[in-house]
Amino acid sequence: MINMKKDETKKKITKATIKLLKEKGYKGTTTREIAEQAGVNELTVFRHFGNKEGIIQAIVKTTSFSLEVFDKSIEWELEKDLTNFGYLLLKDFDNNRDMISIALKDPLIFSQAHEEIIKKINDTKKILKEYFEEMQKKGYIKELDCCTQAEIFLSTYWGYFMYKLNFGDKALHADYQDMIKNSIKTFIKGISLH
Amino acid sequence: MINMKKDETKKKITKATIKLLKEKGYKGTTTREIAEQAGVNELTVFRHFGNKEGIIQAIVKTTSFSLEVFDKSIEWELEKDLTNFGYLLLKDFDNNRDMISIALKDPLIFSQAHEEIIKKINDTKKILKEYFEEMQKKGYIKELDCCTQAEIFLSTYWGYFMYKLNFGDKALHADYQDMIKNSIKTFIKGISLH
DNA sequence: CCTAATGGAAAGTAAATACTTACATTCAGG
DNA sequence: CCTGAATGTAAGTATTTACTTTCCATTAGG
Repeated sequence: MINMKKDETKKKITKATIKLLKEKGYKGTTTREIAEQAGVNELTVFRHFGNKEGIIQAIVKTTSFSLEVFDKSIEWELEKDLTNFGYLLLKDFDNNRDMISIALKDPLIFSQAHEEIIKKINDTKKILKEYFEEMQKKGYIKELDCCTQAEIFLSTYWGYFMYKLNFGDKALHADYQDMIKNSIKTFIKGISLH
Repeated sequence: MINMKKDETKKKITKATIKLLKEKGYKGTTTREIAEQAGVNELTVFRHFGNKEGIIQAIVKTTSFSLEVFDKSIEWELEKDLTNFGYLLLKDFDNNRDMISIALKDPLIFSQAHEEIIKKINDTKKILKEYFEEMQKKGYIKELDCCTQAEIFLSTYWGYFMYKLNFGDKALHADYQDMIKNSIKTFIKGISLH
């Protein structure tokens, strides 16, 4: 039961930092603001993390880019699989929304996270591409450029996510269920055999 | 023929500023760096723009969010129209890529540009939605939620653009022609009657 | 060649900001 | 009630950075 208060304080500080980083970026966020937002003394921030850089190190460390397991739930039914994939994708984006927002704002400072995002995109693309190729072999979908098609699928979901991330509800109004349902329906009909 | 040198210098400075803003954001970009990047003395920057804020005012002023005329080129042929629309959209995004990148990095500082982008998105969405509704009336496409469908279309292109903007060629490999061609083909088949 | 417009060099100012030091206070657990 | 861990207060330091001032150099056009 020791150090409980310490951990709470640390969390308050990292949480406040994340909020401010998303709004103003690294350079635009001062340690004083962080302390105010967290409701602690500025000195407390330095006591816990050493320096400003230390806060972001802590944030990066606790952020893991989970690669959701799509592979294992494949049923080789286009609608089921793609719907599942869409849900997992959006959920995954959303789980990492803070880090994505921060890393895209300050790619030089959060270069590691930035690289991880790119890697993640390519991994996901590969999975989807191979799924399309397999479905093509099985004769379930028509002849098409699987790689480009995977990129188009990803773009749609990334675009939806980025709209929401940057503009809240001011740009798009469809909720994510409608978005998934409709996009999958159109997409499936688009790549089906007849 | 007067003031020619002055204008050249101003352009060098705004150009350098744009480059740095895209990389580091407003707070992360110092006037000294701007001067270095522009190849002029730091003082020259202040002579021309008064203060740092003045540079971004100048940048914002010269940036116009053109709303490309899609309306007038409609031919009520799905493939032709959507391909045209896709090209115009990506061209438009690309024309404004600097301002988009900057405004998304510093939405608080470039709030006006940020608002304009949102407005632009909604305008574009409306045009596309009404096009779908009209095509539906004409019986060229099937019954569907035109608004959501417009958002999906926009999301795809926005996503592609944002991938390229943030990750260059490290994420997606399809060039924009392939992307447009394939996405339109799939999309059209998806929303067509049979 | 003269002049006015433009840009540069160097030094400096004032404010903001990351970070420190010394000391006082709170507060939970034994 | 005592103790020690955790936090707060207050004052200060060093550096960065936007911006200024003064003086000097270049250059293009008449």
